[in-house]
Amino acid sequence: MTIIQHMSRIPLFEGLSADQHRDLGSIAIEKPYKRGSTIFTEGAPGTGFYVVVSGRVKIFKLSPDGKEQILHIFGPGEPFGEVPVFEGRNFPAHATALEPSVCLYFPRSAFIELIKSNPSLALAMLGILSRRLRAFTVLVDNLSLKEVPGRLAAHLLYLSETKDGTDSLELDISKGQLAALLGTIPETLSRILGRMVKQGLIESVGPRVKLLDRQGLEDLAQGVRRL
Amino acid sequence: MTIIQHMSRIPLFEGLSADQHRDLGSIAIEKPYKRGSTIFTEGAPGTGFYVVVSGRVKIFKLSPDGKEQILHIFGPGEPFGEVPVFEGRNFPAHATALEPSVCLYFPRSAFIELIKSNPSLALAMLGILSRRLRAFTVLVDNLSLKEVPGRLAAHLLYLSETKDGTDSLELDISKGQLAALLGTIPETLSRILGRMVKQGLIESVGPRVKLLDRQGLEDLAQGVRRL
DNA sequence: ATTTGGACATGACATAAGTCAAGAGTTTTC
DNA sequence: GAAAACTCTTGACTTATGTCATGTCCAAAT
Repeated sequence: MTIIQHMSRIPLFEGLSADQHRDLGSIAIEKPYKRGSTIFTEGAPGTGFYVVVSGRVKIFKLSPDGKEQILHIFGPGEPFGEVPVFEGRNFPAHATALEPSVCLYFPRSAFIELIKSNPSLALAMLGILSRRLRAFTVLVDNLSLKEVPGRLAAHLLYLSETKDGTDSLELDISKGQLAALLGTIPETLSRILGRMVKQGLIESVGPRVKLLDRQGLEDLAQGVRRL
Repeated sequence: MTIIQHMSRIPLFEGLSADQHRDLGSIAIEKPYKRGSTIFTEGAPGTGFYVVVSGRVKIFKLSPDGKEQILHIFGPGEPFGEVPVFEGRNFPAHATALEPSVCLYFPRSAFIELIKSNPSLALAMLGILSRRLRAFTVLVDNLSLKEVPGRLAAHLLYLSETKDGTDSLELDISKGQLAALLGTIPETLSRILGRMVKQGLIESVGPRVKLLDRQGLEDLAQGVRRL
């Protein structure tokens, strides 16, 4: 696929004309990443932003002793690393590829120009940042006001939703990474999965999970019930 | 002060002309709030956003059993409640006045129109949302990767920065609210303040705090040291 | 085929921080 | 000015979750 063909598949650019897609394509730079390779590092100056073309990318914070908190996982079509574009500072977190991935890189200045002459692009970007702010409120709520079983239950229900409501789902990241996403460590996640199984809330075989008691999971997610 | 005079004091509207300030002033609605009164509630449909004129406003999440996590505290000139404006859904959190406050309310549609014809306004808003995203990455980092003493140390150092580096500072919110901001409870905050005093890191009398060992506090904030 | 390494699970243990309860000190209210 | 209502502090106790160590299973590498 050519770079220009990618453009039309990026929701952020939906409101733009074919000409503008061409313009964007001409400023975009295609970058491949191996699994686990660094895309950018917290604190590095951000001179542009990225869009995932294929693969998946995680955005995360790191503690001095190496514990990781994943903030987002982005897939095809999703932009990331925009904060410094509009704020003119450094990246607030790290980004690495979860799988072999390809991204498009858009340098800051050309993109800002395009926004100035395209209200719909500006509004689309405002929509994206707003959705991301909402996602953060959920993350903070989970970390601060829920215990790990509640976070896990909420995540499982969320996964089920994205697969329009099936009870059989597959964890799409390793359990270690899931722990980092939920703000805990693999040992704790493992134990809690075990307890959920013992209580008949789920079945769990490797990465496959089957939801057996939706109501129970919802009660957990809302903090009404405890494991 | 007239509403139009307020406009020129709002950083978000800096790039606009006097005419545009007048236009904005004509769509803005002035709303007074008593201390502790609700401005909006999580889940309520958002049909516009607010700007603080005077006083202070907290944005927070609530757990089922009433524990509170403060996400932001906003003062004069700062906008809040914009997420639903650009995303078209409900407020993702609660907002109440920390003190007697006055806010301006801007209905969604008129504001969107203004953005469409004003790239500088769009960019200013993108800058604000980006800064807020950065603030959230810090909050998540604190909640997930730091212990309470580290969060408190970081907050004290931050307060000192905003008062350009003095060692003598005054907590500008009640200790109960500070606990909610740091993601803990008043009892824990109280104990940790006590330990910091005993270790000679700070002096603490009522709401007055004096930083005695900046390096020690920084080490705590970075997780290098423990209390 | 053997080895190496990673992912995951599980047990024993440590600890940060929450819960519950009581009391001191302030501020508000009538 | 007494009473009521808060706010904050402190102590005793509980608990969720992190730490450390060990073992298994499976996949990749040699």
